[in-house]
Amino acid sequence: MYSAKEAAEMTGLTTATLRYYEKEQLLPAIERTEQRYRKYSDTDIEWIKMVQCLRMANVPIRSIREYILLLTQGGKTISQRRLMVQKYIDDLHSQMANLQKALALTEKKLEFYGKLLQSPSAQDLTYLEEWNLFKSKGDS
Amino acid sequence: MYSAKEAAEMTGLTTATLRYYEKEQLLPAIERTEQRYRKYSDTDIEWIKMVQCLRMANVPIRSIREYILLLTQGGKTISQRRLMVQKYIDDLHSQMANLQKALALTEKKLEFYGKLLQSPSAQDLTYLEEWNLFKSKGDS
DNA sequence: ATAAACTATGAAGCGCACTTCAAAGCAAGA
DNA sequence: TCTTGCTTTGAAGTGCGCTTCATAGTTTAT
Repeated sequence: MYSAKEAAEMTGLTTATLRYYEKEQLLPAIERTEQRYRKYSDTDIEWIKMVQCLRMANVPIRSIREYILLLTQGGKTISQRRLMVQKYIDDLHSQMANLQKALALTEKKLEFYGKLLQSPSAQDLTYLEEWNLFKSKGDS
Repeated sequence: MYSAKEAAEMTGLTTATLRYYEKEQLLPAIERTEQRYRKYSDTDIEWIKMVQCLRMANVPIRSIREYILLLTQGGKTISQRRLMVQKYIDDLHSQMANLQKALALTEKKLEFYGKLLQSPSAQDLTYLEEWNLFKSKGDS
């Protein structure tokens, strides 16, 4: 069993965030001491890490809550949850596609600057001239 | 030359967002008619799409502005910009890693539900039992 | 015993990225 | 001409995800 501070250290979140997540029902009810101090179990810590993983992938807090709500309602919601997870996988793939696109754009830019640096004459372009030059090199 | 509404339709943004982006200096100054109505050129539209692409990859508005500011300051800022772009590419890779991780987690969950659906007896697990069962199948 | 550190709570605050509103002017069709 | 719709502006509002604050109680070390 860990104190609030320990749990925070173990997960890299702050105690405030942990309290916030609990209030938002992203965590199961955390055990308390006689004096109402929170006691986080190893299972709690793992659960927190899962939530953290979802948050890092931009899953909204509301969605996480919904999912967990279904989870607490037992086996009858399995197919519903399965659907949610599938939907989310689709979303992740589309997010990845966005990143890929931006990555392609920025990498092209980077390469473009590399070339530009090698031709000192090109360094006095206005930003619109540069933009046009950039556009003319291979389209996205 | 396109009206505000046309530009909005072409980019999938709202006119309000276009005005907001302009105010935030993400767009070059948009031409105006005699009556101060905006006139978007094809180049403007493409520029907007680039901004949109960066936003879809979660590049903060402040960063886009900074980048564009450097852009307007000409060739002397090229190496600085090159650095920014490189830094951003790194960030994109790390975002992708986060998504991959969440994807792995959710896909594992999905597979798990697939199996669960085939054993009706397992459908009355409490959420903690399910969680423990899930954890015990291959670690992440 | 007392100070320093930790914890609790509810409420308020904050930064971001928009969105909506109010009041006004312009434009185009019936 | 009148009405409907588009555009303008600044300002205020919204939703999200925390973070900070004020106040108060608890634990620990000296």
